[in-house]
Amino acid sequence: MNQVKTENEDDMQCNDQTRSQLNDEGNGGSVGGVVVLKKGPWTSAEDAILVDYVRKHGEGNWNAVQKNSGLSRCGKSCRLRWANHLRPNLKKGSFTADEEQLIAKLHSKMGNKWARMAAHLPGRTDNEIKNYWNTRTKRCQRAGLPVYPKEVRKRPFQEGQRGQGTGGINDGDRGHHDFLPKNNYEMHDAIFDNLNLKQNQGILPIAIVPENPDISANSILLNSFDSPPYCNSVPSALPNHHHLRESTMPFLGSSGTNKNWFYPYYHVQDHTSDKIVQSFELHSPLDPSPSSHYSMCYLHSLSNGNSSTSKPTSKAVKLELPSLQYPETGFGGWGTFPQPPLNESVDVFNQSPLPHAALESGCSSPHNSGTLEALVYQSKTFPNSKNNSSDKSSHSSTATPVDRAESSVLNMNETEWEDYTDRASPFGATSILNECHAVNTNGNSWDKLTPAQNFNGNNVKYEPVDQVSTPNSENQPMSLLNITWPDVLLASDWNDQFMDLRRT
DNA sequence: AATGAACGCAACCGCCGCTTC
DNA sequence: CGAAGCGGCGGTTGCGTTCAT
Repeated sequence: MNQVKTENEDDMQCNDQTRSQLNDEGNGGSVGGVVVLKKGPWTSAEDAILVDYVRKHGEGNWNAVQKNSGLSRCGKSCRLRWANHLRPNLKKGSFTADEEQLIAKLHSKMGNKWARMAAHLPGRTDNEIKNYWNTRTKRCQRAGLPVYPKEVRKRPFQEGQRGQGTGGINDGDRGHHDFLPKNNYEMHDAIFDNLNLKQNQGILPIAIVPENPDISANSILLNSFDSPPYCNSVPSALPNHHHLRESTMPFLGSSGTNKNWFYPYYHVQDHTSDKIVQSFELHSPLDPSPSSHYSMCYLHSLSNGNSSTSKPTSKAVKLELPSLQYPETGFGGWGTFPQPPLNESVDVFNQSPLPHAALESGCSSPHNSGTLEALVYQSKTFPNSKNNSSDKSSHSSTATPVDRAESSVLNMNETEWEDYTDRASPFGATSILNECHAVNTNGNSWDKLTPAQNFNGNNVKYEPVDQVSTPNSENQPMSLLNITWPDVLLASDWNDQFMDLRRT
């Protein structure tokens, strides 16, 4: 209903051009006194206006931007621009090996839930992750490499064999199963590279670790999950969805003053990891001189001379002008985290809880998710895939408070996966999650990971190999694997292959 | 050097859910 | 309670750049 209307409005708003002052590109202006909203790449001037506006009024109320700032962009466009390019502390540049690992792992559990995944990758946007994954998927597909590392790929199968249906918090609801839109070939896509792991071994220590031991893992998870992608782990009591929105602009609410400039995320980081804080040079909203930061960002964008879109640098680290980010300096900190041994990194995937129940139970077909589960499902070509419809709907995007628990932990080792599993997940990930949970209970590798473990020491904790890897994971019968995961055959030397692929 | 394919990325589109009136 | 508005999310598209032939 209004949806249509709204959309129409959006369409109208997003149509065309703008107002005068933006005419520097020749596409701004008004027609018949009606402001025509501009579309297409943003110019530095527009970025500056938007940044200035947000600095003054805070985030949110995006539709007001056009009204109050003279920026002829629809609210959505402004929000997107801000979120993806202009907001402070965006991490630009190529994904690190750790991030790639994390993404793969997250994807194996979440499917194409980019925003959620972004919540685990501070400084990264859902769009960025989405693009990355799609690109990798395509690349791997072309190269005939598995999308997921074998450890991850194995998981579902093994677990599926043992215990599906177990924990069934939502057995019937399992499935977020957003399938990759393609065929099982996609199963082979993967994004990992253990070689890189060797180098970077780290697991992205993005986890939000509460200093306060009293905080339960669940609460932590919940809180962090509520956080928007770039506001991870914002401690908040806000419930659910509301919380989400609030968290995005925690400081804004009060007034839209300059204080709002910085994201809570940083604060969180602050108590999460000193390193992180330092590396980011987080500015608190109370920063007496927020302007300094702002200036930096602003200049950065302007320095571009052009909108971000105009300038791909194509190097390892890309400094997107519009982004206002300083990847090298600001985020070098990521690399500073303690790096787990290679094995650890690898094993992390062993832990990854993969959706197996769905496979076994066939309760739903992971049609749209793209998750490993879905892929497996697809590859197996379940005859009863029709069951999905119902399941599918159930998973749809309704995020429950519970599922919010998903986000939060950024470190790879985490139990976080466990949490994913045992909590209702919006996309029916529950299935996956549940499965995993079940696995844990079964005494598999993961169960060893307890929230306490993760959060102990208030910092990212890397799981020792023994904790991480499940006995089964390594010992899995290959025959089964071969059957279930044909790509395994392809990926025996997946790492090497993928590395080559990356390098090419 | 020219050309086409692949890549990478930004932006748009449409739908959905939540909030407000 | 329903309509309208708003913001968020995931999918898709368009385009500039890079790479291979």
